[in-house]
Amino acid sequence: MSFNLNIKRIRSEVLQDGAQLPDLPTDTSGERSVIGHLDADAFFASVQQAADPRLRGKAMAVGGRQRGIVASASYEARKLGIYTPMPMAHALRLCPDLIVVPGDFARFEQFSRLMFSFVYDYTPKVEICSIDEGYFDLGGNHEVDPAEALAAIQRNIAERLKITVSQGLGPNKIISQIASKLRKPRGLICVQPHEVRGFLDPLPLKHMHGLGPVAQKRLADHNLHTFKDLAEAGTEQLHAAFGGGGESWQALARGIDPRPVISSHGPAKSYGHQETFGHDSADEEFLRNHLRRLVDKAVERLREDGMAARTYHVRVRYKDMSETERSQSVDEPGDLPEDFYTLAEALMKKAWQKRMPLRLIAFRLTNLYKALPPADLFEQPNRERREALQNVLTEIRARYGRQALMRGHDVGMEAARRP
DNA sequence: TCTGGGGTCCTAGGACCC
DNA sequence: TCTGGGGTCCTAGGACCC
Repeated sequence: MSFNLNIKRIRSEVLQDGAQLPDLPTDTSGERSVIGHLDADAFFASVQQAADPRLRGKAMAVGGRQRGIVASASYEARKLGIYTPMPMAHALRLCPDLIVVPGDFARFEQFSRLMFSFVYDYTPKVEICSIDEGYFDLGGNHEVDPAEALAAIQRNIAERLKITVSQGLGPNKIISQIASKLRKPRGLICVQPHEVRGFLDPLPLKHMHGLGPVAQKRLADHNLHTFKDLAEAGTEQLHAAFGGGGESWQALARGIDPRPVISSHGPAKSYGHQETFGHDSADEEFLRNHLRRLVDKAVERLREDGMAARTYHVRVRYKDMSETERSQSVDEPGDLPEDFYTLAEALMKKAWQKRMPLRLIAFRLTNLYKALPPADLFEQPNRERREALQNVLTEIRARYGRQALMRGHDVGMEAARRP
């Protein structure tokens, strides 16, 4: 069987470790724990190159031309020093011949779905984290060895979609995620359980998903620079660095990660849009019109998903990049643009404290509910109304008897009880 | 002619209720 | 008159991710 050979070959490129392979570990259910992580290479740029052959092999970037940033740069552009999220103006100064194309999100989503379809060939347990990234659990698939599955996924995506991906394979999420990002593009790194500490220990903590620049700085101030430092830190040092807690970060640094792959994507928790203007503006008419457009877009998606929202947020960004956000909740969830126009405009005035021109306005809806009319009058989000209803119910019953007014579930019960 | 647009999660204080 | 603790919601801000 080619299992060991294959893993060894792939691994030898990466870890220069010819040690004998042990069996993969088992979890409590007796299944192997084998998690893959797939991460597309320069996804937006690659999709545009795949869709338009004229862009292939060229230094190109996806993004807005004027006040935008580089959302994705082709590997040819990266060689010239173009990276995400560099201001596009900067990129064009650096490379005047850079081809800039706008994003096409319908196309990106289509490629994304196709890309993950090649993963579903091997397991139904796929956790899609973003348009170009996801985990998958191969523990239940005994038909094919995991490393071969990853190689096949990579091959199929390259052949059929003309884009490339990098992947990592390991006993848990943290390992596979880091492994997939370590050797881009077209990387494929497999980490065996006994290799975990050797793999993680030398890595700087910037590879830890969730520890951004602020956290890294604080950890560095406490002499924590690498996974090994964090893995071996004493309780005192750990608590000092994290301001209490930190144990779960330490576990991750040791390669211990119990998080399962969660297939089903929960419902969206918010819908929002923002827009940077072509030029800074303090023109109220202009700002109001833009705000209404953002409301329209957010509400449109809200309604498409059959949701309604109780809380709305308006954020303004000034020409000096400072920001203020204000939010407010209403009693009744709304799902019409008119529910939010006036409220959003009032909130914008509240947020716009400094009378300084704005470069951006953002609008977001949160606190989401199913837009269906409440099946039960009493399931109102508005507590006062709920109480008022209950009081009326109680009073009517007191006056005319319990059966005078019944709730739906009571009616069923009464009917069942009748001879 | 510096710094996008889409999100999630966490913290923390105050209000309010039990 | 003084003294609680727990829980939840609201709002503001910030870190972080792709």
